[in-house]
Amino acid sequence: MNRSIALVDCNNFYVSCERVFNPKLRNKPVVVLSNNDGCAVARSEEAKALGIRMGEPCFQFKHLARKHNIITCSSNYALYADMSDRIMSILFKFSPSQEIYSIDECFLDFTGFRKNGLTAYAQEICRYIQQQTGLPVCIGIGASKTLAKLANYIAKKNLVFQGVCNFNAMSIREQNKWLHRIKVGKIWGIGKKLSPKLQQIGVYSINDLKNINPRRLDLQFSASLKKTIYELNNIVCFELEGTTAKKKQITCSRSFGVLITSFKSLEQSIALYVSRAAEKLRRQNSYTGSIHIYICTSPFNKKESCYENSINIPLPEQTDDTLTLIQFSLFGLRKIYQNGYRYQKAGVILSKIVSNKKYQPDLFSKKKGRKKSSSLMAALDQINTLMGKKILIIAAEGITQPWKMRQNNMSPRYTTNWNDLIVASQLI
DNA sequence: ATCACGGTTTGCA
DNA sequence: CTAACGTGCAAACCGTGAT
Repeated sequence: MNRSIALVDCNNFYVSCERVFNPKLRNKPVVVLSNNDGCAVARSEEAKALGIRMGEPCFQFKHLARKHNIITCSSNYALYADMSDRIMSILFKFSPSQEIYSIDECFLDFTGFRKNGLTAYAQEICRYIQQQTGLPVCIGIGASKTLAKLANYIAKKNLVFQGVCNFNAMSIREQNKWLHRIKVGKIWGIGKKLSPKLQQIGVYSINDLKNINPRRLDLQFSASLKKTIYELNNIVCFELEGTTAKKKQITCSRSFGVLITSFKSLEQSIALYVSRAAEKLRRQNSYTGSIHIYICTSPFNKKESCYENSINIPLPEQTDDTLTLIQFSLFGLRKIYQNGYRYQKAGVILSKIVSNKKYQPDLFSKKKGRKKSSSLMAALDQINTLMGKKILIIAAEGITQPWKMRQNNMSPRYTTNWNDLIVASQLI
């Protein structure tokens, strides 16, 4: 029997979140920008119609924005994350088998649910989410994650579906009609590099790919592409992941709000990013064995000389201690810093990550027994969780941070911050 | 000739 | 007025030294 896997995906998620709390944004072209107010990462239907492309740099469409009164918002991740939590916990009530795939998407396993009424059930879910959170969602259903993703795409693009496209309730003929009509690049996992390669071997539509024999596939194609082909043929290769796998690599990087020249500012930013990365590390109960830091000038600026450098610092002992990690990374920064450049971005990558339960101390380590995560870090994390993110910071991060990213038009954190809520009420 | 390993690049969301 | 273009992760790739 075919599985019934659903993908629930919010429409224009970030824009929709902004609209829930600011009705003035409704029925108008709205764009939400990436960090540092750099590129368009979410667009309302009106903004899409005006030709704003996904990922388009803000300065490139500013004339269009002025001409059509497009409203641009800085991204407000505190708000989006909270709205996401609400949606996900509601959806969990509809199926115990849930995989939260991204901030606005989740898979639900409906296998064995209401054989004939599943489409209506899904439509009910859409209405319920809309009513409970104010957010519009679409649902795609298919026999695999790949097909569910695709069905969701079809539901979004074709209003006749009223938010739900269910491949399992379609005739084979009708399903193939859709697969034939859609280009191969729209499939989950097939992007702008792989699709021209597939076209070279005569695969244009999704239907073309579905009918390839994966066993005869050229060596130049990866194993995961074969899985995708099976998935198009109703054979599950990507199961729902019950628990999120621990990260093998943890990154924190940001572009600066202004180009910076001082070593001090670079130090502060690196210290901040190490802090964030180490928080993520502790949250998944891991230690890191290696820390990589990098700094670079703008890759887009052709007028001035550019510089980028990075350094990998293997740690003598695996750790999750922010202070230790900052010490090592600032030592590394001194090695790669070059005076006289205007830096645009810095970042930190933790790798060689191990579970803190598998921690193996150095043979010659002075510390005795198994090293536990320090109580200092535990206190730091608890206080910041309980009382607000920036209650305790490491002094090396700096207090004023003149280099911090641009967020010139950010909405209040309506659902997660009392002070912002007061500000919001005064605006009305 | 083959393997394991690390560092780097590529690709995707 | 100016200048202004994201982030995170894993897979794939590739050179190296060891066997």
